Amino acid sequence: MTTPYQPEIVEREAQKYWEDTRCFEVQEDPTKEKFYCLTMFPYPSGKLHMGHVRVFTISDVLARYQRMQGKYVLQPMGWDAFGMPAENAAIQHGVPPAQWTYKNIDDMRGQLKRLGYGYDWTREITTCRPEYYRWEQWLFTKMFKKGLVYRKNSVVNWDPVDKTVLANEQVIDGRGWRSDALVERREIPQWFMKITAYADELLDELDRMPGWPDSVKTMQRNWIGRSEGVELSFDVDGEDEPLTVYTTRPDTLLGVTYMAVAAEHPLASKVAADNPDIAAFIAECKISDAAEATLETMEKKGMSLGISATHPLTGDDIPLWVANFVLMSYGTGAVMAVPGHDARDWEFAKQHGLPIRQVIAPADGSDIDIEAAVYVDKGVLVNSGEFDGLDSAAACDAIADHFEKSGLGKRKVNYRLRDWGVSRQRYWGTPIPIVYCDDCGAVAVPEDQLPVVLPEHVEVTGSGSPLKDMPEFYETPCPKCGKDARRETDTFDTFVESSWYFARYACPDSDTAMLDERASYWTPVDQYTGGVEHAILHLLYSRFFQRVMRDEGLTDVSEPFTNLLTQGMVLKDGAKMSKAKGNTVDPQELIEKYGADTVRLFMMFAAPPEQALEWSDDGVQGSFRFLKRFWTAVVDHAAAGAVEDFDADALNTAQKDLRRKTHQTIAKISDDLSRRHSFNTVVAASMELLNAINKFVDDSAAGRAVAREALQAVVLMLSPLVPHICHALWRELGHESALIDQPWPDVDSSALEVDLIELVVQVNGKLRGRVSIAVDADRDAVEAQALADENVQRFIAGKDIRKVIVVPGRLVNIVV
RNA sequence: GCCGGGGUGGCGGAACUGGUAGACGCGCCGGAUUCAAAAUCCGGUUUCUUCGGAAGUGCGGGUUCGAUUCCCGCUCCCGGCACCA
Repeated sequence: MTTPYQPEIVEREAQKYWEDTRCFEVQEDPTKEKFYCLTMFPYPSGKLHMGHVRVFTISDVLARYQRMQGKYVLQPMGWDAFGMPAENAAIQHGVPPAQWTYKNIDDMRGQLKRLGYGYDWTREITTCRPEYYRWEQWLFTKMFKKGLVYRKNSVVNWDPVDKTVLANEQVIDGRGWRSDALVERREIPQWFMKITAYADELLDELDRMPGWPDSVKTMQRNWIGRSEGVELSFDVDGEDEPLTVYTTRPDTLLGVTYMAVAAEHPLASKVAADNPDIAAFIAECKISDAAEATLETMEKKGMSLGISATHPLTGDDIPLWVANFVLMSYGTGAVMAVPGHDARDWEFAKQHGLPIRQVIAPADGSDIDIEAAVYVDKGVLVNSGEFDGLDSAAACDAIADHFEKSGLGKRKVNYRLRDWGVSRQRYWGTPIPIVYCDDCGAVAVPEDQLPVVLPEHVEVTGSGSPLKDMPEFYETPCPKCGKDARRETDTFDTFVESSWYFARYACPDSDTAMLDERASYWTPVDQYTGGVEHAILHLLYSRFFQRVMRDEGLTDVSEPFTNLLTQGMVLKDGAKMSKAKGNTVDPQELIEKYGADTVRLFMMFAAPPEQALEWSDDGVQGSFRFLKRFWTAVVDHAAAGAVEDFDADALNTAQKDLRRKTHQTIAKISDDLSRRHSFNTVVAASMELLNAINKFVDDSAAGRAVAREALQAVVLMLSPLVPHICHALWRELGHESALIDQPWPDVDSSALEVDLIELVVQVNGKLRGRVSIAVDADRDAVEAQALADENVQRFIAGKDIRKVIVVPGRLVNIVV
């Protein structure tokens, strides 16, 4: 009777070994090739959810695999500890956010340890600690001095009942989540970081990042949205200031039949002053949340302002409208409308009976009816006076030249990317290190007065930040003149903390600098893993911050993450698992029932890493069953005694077949882990090999030796996925040294050799037979044997053979 | 609305560079073991079929000797859209 698989014992022992030997703690060692393996650090919400287990397991598999490849692996862990849920919990349960957060961190750290991840815990980072955030306050003051941060007005969601700013998430169908009041857009002064100053670099470098998925690079390119166009001015009747618009299609300029400005535009306000209808419309436009998705899907509405602009080429009167789809925060807050050649303008024109003018004709000379359908493609200019007959590209140039000469317009490169608004009207975040003085204005807190510490003992009520009610926090002398002044009470967007933590892991204890020389050893991150939902914001902000740190002289590295793996989400009932939706599955119960290895194995087996994984409780059982079979196979084999070496040339066919399967599997799994990151097929291939071992019954000395080689390969190859059971089974196989220090197994290419291969024979692309043929047979021999096949004969009898296609090593297709 | 991704048996998925569709697992069915159950082990499992085959990878077209794979059009689902993290 062999020892049954008891995960709780096996896992406790393995984890104790790793902890006692401190085998995941690393220091800089220039003689070793480093590998920095990182996963997006979690928000300490209270409990791990399946999404965490998935991403941490993927990262741990990659880290352990690289270690077996001989790399010196750093895998750290920490906490993205500031954020809204802590404030919500405080409102609900009266617990201060700090207390709630620290408790959650302790709980989750315990859960992570129970899952057996190979972290260097000596480097743990907690972003809500002053030792951490003082350095982002420091960097902010450096950016302030360089002019990389500035203050301007921008739009927030205003809850008029709770008198507080709401996150987009807190707005449900246009209403405040607690008050149920209609949310308004309101402008307040906020701090911005000039990410647009790096727009070109952030864009261009994407072309030199082969380690990132194309989909993420494409999303970032589109997000940055570089466009080349022309900025032009239209004179407005009765106004001194002309109205400036930006267009990427100057070739359609002669097709402008109206213009539209945003509700917040000064021209609209001016008209509204003595036109109550317009005033009412503008007020109505403000009742909406600030999310772009809301604004873009809103019903397009507009009103004529009753004033006109003058077309800069024709001198025609162009009526001016105010419209809810024009955004003050984009470009100039005004657009020229070309209903003939822009879909949105076309619809708006139809709706309001505005004229539609065709100025572009298809290049192939075909006719179109501009009243029946919009034409957005490029083509040849018509109805455009002196520009008639030019193609779109030439016309864009000619019109741009015309305006640059006359001084009424100029070529301009525009970005969709906007500067990063970092101010939050919240308590639980990093204080923005600014003091407002009546005489000196906004003054950065000097370095020797950092950090500005966030008070942790507070009462959170839900209406406004408690900092605003704490004179002991905000009352402070001006750092410049010493006069009574007022500290900024807004805090940073929590994306600020996550934009540089990856570098800080290299030197988490440095209290004299944001980064020190240790960062030059460990950064950049070699392998970064995290959810696709971060494809744009977090990853773009981090790329930006890395460059700001570089330009501050803290590092030579420009790109923070060399290779990126974006894992799909774990969905439940077709929706993303999130604390906000409350549809989480608790991994804890599963670990208690089956052990960490079963949970890890199932997460890797259930779907390829990049795809969404719809959670299902079925199937975990199957992973547990496999581990039990695996355990029994190894333990039974070991119990039968030691084995001797085998002579590879003296093996019988069955023994050679098992060896071939073993080495084919090593080759496949090596490729799956290193190149393809295809963990589900790693598991499948391991299962296949174990099935083959179990079917192979051979008690001869050579047979047992071949079986042992196969079992040992499975133990080694599965160890990144299920490290605890493999740690125990490695000992079971009689090894003195620990599995964690073993190298990855090698493929013995001589074991892969075969004499005969099976070829598929098709007739007209349909499978009709199989032939077994010598591996080195020439084309004629292959063709002859394929044609001779009995079943193939039935399908080609009496027909002319038009063509025979031979794909070496794969198939023969006979076309009749 | 815009950007990115996805759709293959009852289910999760495999098929890597255009070449055997359904590996591996779950579930289900049958059998062994058991007083019985759990656990375990063995076999079967895309659909239809006149048992020769035929059809089949979201839908409609196209390219090719050959398409899950490439191209065009559509549809549904998921993610992101700048204050969830």
